[in-house]
Amino acid sequence: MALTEKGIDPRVFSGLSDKAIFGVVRDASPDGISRADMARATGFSKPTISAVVSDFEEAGLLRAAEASPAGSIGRPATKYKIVPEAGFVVAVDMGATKTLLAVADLLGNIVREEKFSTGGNAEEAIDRIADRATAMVSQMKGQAGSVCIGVPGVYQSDTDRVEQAVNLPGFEKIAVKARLAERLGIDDIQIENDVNLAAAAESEAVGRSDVVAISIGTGIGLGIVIGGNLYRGNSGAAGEIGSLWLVPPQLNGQGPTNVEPMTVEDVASGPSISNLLKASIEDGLETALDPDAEVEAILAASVNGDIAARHAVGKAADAMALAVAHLSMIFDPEHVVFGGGVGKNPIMLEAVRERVVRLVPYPPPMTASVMGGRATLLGAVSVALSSLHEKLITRQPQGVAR
Amino acid sequence: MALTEKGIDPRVFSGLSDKAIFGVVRDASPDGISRADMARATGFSKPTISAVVSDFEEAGLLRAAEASPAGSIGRPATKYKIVPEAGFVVAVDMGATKTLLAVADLLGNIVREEKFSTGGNAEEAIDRIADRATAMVSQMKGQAGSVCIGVPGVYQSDTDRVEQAVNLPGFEKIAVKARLAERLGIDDIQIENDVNLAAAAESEAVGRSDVVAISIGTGIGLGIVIGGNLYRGNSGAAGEIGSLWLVPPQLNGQGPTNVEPMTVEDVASGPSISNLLKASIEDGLETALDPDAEVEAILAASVNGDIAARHAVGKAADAMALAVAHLSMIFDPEHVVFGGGVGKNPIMLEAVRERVVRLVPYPPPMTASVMGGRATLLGAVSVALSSLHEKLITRQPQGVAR
DNA sequence: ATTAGTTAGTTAGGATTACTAACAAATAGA
DNA sequence: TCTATTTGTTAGTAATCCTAACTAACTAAT
Repeated sequence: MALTEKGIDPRVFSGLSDKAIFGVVRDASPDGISRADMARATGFSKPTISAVVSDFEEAGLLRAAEASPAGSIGRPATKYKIVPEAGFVVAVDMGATKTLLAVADLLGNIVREEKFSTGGNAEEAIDRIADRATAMVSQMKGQAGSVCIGVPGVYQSDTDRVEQAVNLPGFEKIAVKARLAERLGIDDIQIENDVNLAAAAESEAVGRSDVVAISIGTGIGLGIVIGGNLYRGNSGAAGEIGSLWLVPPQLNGQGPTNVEPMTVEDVASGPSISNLLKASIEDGLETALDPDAEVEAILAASVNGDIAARHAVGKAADAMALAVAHLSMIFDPEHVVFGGGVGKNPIMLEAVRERVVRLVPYPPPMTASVMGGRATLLGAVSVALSSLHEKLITRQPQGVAR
Repeated sequence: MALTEKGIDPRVFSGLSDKAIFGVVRDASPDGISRADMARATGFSKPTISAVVSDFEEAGLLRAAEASPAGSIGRPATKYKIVPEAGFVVAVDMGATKTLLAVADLLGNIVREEKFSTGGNAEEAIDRIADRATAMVSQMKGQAGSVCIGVPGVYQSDTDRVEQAVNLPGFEKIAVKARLAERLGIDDIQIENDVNLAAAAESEAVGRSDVVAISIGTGIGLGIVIGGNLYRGNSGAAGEIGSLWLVPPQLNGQGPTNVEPMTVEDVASGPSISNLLKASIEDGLETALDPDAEVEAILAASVNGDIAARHAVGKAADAMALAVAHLSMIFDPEHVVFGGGVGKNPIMLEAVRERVVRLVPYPPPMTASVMGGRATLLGAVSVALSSLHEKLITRQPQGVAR
């Protein structure tokens, strides 16, 4: 129950007002917000608000907006806004094949963006990110930086390694954060699973605090937001929805023994759908499709009467629906968002939705991601931003040297 | 972002020190704790501690222990303890057939306990609880009371109704809290699902903050504790593990159509195991058991070579293992506790554990409940206690009338 | 027995935070 | 111009919790 480290002032409160006040300014309309309104929104008194705002103004975090035509009765308010260029963040979505890199200002506006191929192995990929980011960072003049990187694996902070990144060989051998910190000259670096970041972004987008985001693409991933915070599980391995068993391995020697064990990912991922189509064609089902057709084409054909396609998509949707059903029964989320190349496809979504409602008494609302493949990047911006806000708002203990 | 209601002092801080200090006293050894140790544990300065402790002493919440032989060097400390009789709580575990009712003191020691049959319908049952509790409460002289009731259903606070309590007819028609509040003359009443309370108790017992508790008895339930707090899900329906599909209903008309849909509860609950045994015997499997044997006898026989019993238990364990596997892959809990008549049986636990390790790469630690059917009651004590502590510690705004 | 060392707890004074009450400023509308 | 209304400031005060320096009570070594 130790509130503080030895010797540090334990006034937990200190800075709470700053946080609350900055918070309402951040969430206010782009026009800004008057101090009187801040007082009403936070409950702090007007003198307190004025004092804090003037400190923020001195620190360059807030600025008064140009006087706008009054219109309403009473003394016209001076509205304050966040100064966008007072700080910046670097956000990265490191995919298996391509990497997105963005620089955003204090308001979260993306001011620079790049896209490049991720490169063969993890070491090269990290170094390339460091190089590009350094170039961008050197052009910025903000007060401080914060970096968040989405990776296709599980980051273990104790060892500073990314594990289970099957598509990026060598990732488990690099001290990711240390390496980046050194090259970027920035300490505040957060590394997070890509689907988790997507979930964070989706949660903000739908304005709910208990949200799961399912990504269906090359693989299947699940990000969980509980009470507005990312839930990572005990060992960072929560959300392994792709590993759920559709056909569990034989456990006791009973029952038919000639059935292969099968997981959700074996059936519902992008590549699996392609394979299912090939198998259906080999089984003699009718189709107008090439056996090597793109997943998108298969999905489209499935609603246009193509028998083999319908069979393949049906199997995948069955599996996903079962996974979503189990997830709902265990978790009871407010909202389920589907993302990834396959997941956000409306045909897939509708096929899954239609099945889920038959499996769960109270199915959650299910929607497709509206972020067009940028959910992870936007999540990274958001995570880095909160960290930067925190940092900018925190006052250095002044006066006494320690 | 409104911190407070209009007009209320927004000093969120107020009382934070009280909370922290009371907390370390509560968690201290039964001998008590000195003010110097409190200062070290909380980080507050000695004068602050002294002031708060003397307020608590005046309020009758803390008392100095008799001076103990010094032993160590330096001025001997005055140790302070919580005054157990300064307050009390009522905890209830309302089961389908029997109800446990306990009164506990400020330290959580159960000072009175009763057990009686729950009674035919919910209305009678609630009234009986109210009567018994009133009798007990009238004998107590503590400062304030807090009540927590575990119910075999889902409590919806907005409607003040308990839903899905299949074993207690009429429950969905009573305004539970209102009715109890009126009869008991106590406002602070919390109603919570029984398995959730058990999970809270188990989480405290194993000292972990991400814990799931599975109860296997007449039905199957799951309580989830995340970050030390109960997780109820969006509509209070999280943890419906018994409804997970083993054999989902046919979704698209493909595949064999003569298979009945089946859930975990259809196979792994106590009654289901009995049914499985009967079915095995009808199928001609050898057994030394009566077809109406108790579940406990079936479990015992299953490890003594009884073929029909082994078959029945194996099927149940397969189902539970799959449920736990899915749970682990989605949730990644620190610990899984098994309770309930069937769940806490070591034979069942071992059968499940053995299967789970073959289904999940990183299986969570699984243990049997050590609370012997009192997990829900203890969870209720704990929940009511936190509420009472909170209430006792909160200082009334003094001076100005409002 | 005296003294030094150690730990517990108190007293006095001060810093910080944020309040209330009263007032000043700036506007719309009568 | 005057009034109502809203914004923002000034002055004084209350609450919380700190540091520094003290007193208190003990053990252990001389």
